[in-house]
Amino acid sequence: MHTKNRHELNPRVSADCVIFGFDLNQIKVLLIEREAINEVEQSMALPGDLIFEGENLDTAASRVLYELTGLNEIYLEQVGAFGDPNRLNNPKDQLWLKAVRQNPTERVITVGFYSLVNINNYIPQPSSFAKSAAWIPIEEIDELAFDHMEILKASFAKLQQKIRIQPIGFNLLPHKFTLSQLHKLYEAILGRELDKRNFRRKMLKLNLVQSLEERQAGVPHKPSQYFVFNEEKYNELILHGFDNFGF
Amino acid sequence: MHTKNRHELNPRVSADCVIFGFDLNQIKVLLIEREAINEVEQSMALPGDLIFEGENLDTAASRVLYELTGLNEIYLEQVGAFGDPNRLNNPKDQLWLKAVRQNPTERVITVGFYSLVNINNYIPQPSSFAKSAAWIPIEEIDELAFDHMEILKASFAKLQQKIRIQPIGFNLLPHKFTLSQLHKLYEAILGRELDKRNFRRKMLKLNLVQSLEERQAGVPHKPSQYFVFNEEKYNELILHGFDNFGF
DNA sequence: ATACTTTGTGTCAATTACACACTTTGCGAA
DNA sequence: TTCGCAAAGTGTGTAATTGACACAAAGTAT
Repeated sequence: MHTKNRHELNPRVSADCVIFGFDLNQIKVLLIEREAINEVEQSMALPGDLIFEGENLDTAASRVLYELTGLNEIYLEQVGAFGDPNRLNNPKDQLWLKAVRQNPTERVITVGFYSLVNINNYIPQPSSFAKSAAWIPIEEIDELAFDHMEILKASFAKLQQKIRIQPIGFNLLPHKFTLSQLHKLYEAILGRELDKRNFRRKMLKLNLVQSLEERQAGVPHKPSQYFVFNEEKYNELILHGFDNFGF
Repeated sequence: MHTKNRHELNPRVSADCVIFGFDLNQIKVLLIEREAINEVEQSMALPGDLIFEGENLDTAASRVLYELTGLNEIYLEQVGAFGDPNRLNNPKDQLWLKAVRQNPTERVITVGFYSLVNINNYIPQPSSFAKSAAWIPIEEIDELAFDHMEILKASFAKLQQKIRIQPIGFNLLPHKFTLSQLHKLYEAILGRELDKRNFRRKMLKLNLVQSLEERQAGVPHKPSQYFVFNEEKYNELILHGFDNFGF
C-alpha cells in the first residue's frame, strides 16, 4: 500500500567467514588485511567476497575462504544474512571498495558462516586481495571492516549457544589432548571459570573422552594423560544434544 | 584460481515468514494460497515476497507479512538465508512466477524469518497476490511452494532449540491461561509428553507464572485456575536463559 | 635436595530429576 | 437427584546431579 511501485532490490551477495581456532590458550579468529589501496590505513576484515552466478551460498563461502586464506575442506555453518543498506557506507570502506569493485556503492547482502578448526592444522596463506591472513586473539579484535564486528559477535554468540547443546572440541583440539586443554577451551568459549574436578568428572561420566596410555613428556611438572574423543559418543551427542549440560 | 572471470551474482532478494500460532491444542502455521494463475493447481506457500531497494531485511519481512496477510507489529527473528540456485525451478513454481515476475527465471535469495503469535489476536486478511491466508496445523503440512518446506523445518528446529533456553508462551497464549494450556504448548513444541506434576512444579518453582483468583467457568469438569506470566521473571529468563531446563 | 609447576583425586550437602495414582470439581444426562 | 464423565490438581520417595572445596603426586630445573 504505502510501498507500491518501489524498485525491487537487485544487490550483490557475498559470503563472510568467521573461522575460530584454539591455540590451547585462547580463541583466535582468522582475519585478513586487505591490500593497501588509496593509501588508506587498513583495518582488518573477515575473509569474504562476492559470490558468483550459479553458486550455492555454502560452496561460495568455502571458495571465498580458500581463495583468500588457503584454508580448505572446512565445514561452515551459516549464521545468517546481514543486509543493512548502509553496511558498506563507512568512508574508509568506500575508499577501498572504489578500488576493487566496478560499482562500489552497489548494495551487498552478505551471508555469514562460521567454523571451528584446530589452529595447528591450518596455516593461512593469503592470496587474492588479502595482503595477509592471520589468527588474531578474539579479545584483541575491536574493530573490523564493514559490519564484520557484528558478524563476528553473532557467530561467537552462536558458538556459546552451541556448546551448551553439543560437544565441542573435536575440530578445535589435536587428535590427542589433555583434559586441561579441553577445560581451557570450555572456559574460553564460555568466558568463565569452571571447577577442574567437576569438569573432569562430567566429561568422564559422559563417556565423551577416553584416556590413552600415553602421557605428556618433557614438561616441567607432572605429565598429563592424553585423551581422545570417543567418536561414537561424540556423534551421538551431536545428534541428540544433551538436555542438561549444567555449567 | 579455478574460478577467475566468473560473473558475480546479482539476484533478487526476498523475505519469507514462518508465523507459528497455537490454538490451545496444536501448532499452526500461517500459510497463503497464491492466486490461481495459468490454471495451475496451486500449493500453499509461506507469506513472502521480494524486498525493495533501501529496505532493511527485517523491515522488509514485516512489510511483506503485512501486505500478504494483514498481520502487523510482529517481532520476527531471522532463521537464515536460503539460496540454492534451483530453489525456484520446480515447474509448477515456474508457471506461477512467469505470471507475476518480470524475469521469472532470475535467481532469488530468500531470507527466512519466524515468529510466535497468539492465534486469536491475529485474523489473517489476505491481499496482494495472496488468494487466501489461513492457519494450517503443522502436522498437515507436507508440501509447500519453492523451498518453503525447508524454511519451515529450519524454523521449527530453531523454535525447539529456543524453548530449552528461554521461556516461550507469552506470545502464543492468551493473557490469562491455564497451566494445562501451557503444558500442551510445551508438549506440542517438544513433540513429546511431559509429566503433568513435574511440569507444574517446575513452572511454579521458576516463578514464571502467577495464579489469579479467577477460574474457568462453564466447563464440564473441574474448572482450572487462570494464570498470567510473571513478566519480570519472564524477561529476566529471556535475557539470561536457564541453564537447566530439564525436559 | 629443593623449589616450582601443573596434574589428579574424593566427599559431603543440597538440589534436581523422575516415576508414579488418586481425589476433587463441575457439568450434563438419565 | 444421582451417576458418570472429563479434566484439574496434588505428594512422596528414590536416584542422579550439582557445586563447593584442599591437598598429595609427578616431573623438571636449579
